[in-house]
Amino acid sequence: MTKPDKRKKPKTGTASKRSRLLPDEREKQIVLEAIRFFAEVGFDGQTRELARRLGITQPLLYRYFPTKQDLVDRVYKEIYLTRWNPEWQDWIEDRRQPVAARLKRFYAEYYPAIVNHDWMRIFFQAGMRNVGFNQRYLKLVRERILLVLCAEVRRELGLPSVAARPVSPAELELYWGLHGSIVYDGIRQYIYGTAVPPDPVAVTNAKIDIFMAGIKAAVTNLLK
Amino acid sequence: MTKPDKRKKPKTGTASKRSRLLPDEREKQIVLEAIRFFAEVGFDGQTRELARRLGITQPLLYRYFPTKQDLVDRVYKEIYLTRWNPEWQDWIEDRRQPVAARLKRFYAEYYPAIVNHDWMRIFFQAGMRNVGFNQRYLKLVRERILLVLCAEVRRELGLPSVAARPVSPAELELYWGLHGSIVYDGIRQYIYGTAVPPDPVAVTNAKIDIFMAGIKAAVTNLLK
DNA sequence: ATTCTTGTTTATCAAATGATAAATAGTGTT
DNA sequence: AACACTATTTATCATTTGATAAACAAGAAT
Repeated sequence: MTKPDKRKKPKTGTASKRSRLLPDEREKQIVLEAIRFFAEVGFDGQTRELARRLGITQPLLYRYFPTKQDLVDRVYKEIYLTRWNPEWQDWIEDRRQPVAARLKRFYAEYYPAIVNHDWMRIFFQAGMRNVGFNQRYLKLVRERILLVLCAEVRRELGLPSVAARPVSPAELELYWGLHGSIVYDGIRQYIYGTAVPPDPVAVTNAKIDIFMAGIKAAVTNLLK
Repeated sequence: MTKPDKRKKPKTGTASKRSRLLPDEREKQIVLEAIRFFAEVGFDGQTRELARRLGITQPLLYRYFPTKQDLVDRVYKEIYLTRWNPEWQDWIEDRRQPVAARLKRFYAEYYPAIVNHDWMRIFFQAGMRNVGFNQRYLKLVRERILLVLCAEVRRELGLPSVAARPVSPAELELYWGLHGSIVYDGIRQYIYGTAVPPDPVAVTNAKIDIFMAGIKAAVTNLLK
């Protein structure tokens, strides 16, 4: 194959300067690039390619993360911790405004938090593996948002309270339907690679209005 | 590591019998197992592991598929060709029954066609790569189902025809919302690994009813 | 029974890839 | 200016993994 001397390259070219960052800075830099990198190519992406994008050598990664898996775990953690606002639950429960308005407020902030390249793709990369990352996150959505929403909708529409008539799996499923109708945008964009919707906020609000128009009859039917 | 002689294993054990199938049979067998295998572990799954599951040796795969990529492409093709019923478009256009009933009929058949382990996971594995597989499939959904549906809904509700007032991206987006609210079930089940809904047909029908309850106002608003 | 065809296995390669040890060099301290 | 510390690179390993060539053997043809 005629590769006489691969070693001993004079390195008189560009990347000759060592940068020598503080460990905390370097680590953060690695994590941020790793998120982008793994989001793009998947967790099977090579450490050498990641290092190249960082402008460092591959063994340096192992100074900061003992194994590749440690780096992957760190990426999960970073994504998970950064993008959930605990106040969201309060917004859903804020009875000073109608449920539709609360939902619009919530999704106006939730949508950009998760409908973006890195979050969507890391989340689905996780799903293709067997880690419990997705389950943990969806548990948040279910318990902090959707179940709370069930109760608020029942109340606003004058239906039996969830204390009197517990939320059935089928009823909850309708709320997952609302959620899915909205986040499916992100899946189409960043997983399937289709064109983006023109005005996400307006479209999302319209979906919320459609949902609210039909939810009373649907829940009433389930409570019969 | 003390692995003195890895070769020359007597093979007096179980898998000693050569099966020798007809080429067509073997190829079909490989493709079917490859679908399950790649759906489960992703397209980075190893050919050796796939061969092991098939009970054949790894080089035999290369007798039937010159490269791994050829096998992967075949898996795409198989999944793509098998699971689309051309009659579906006719169902949506079948004016002998109301649109809601047509939708329920369609999704009763569409749902099980795609909400299953193999289809969902292959489809998302494809999405994590850069192949045009997903775009091609979504194009089918958009043109053969959703755009047709737009026109039928307009007609049934006495709104301006799509000829008079073309479907805007925002309007189409609402129909993607319906679609997403239904198939999101499959994503939660097979990508995120959460529990299955109790009665998919009933839940899907309820989602359709909710959608139909709100779509008129939403479209009217967009046409203003 | 012998021969022939070809489906299948055995043995093996080359490149890719996660990981490690030792050498190098940037930065602050004395 | 000499030294110490350590962030970074160089060199290298071991395993994994897609792929190939040659040997083997099941079943049909003679």
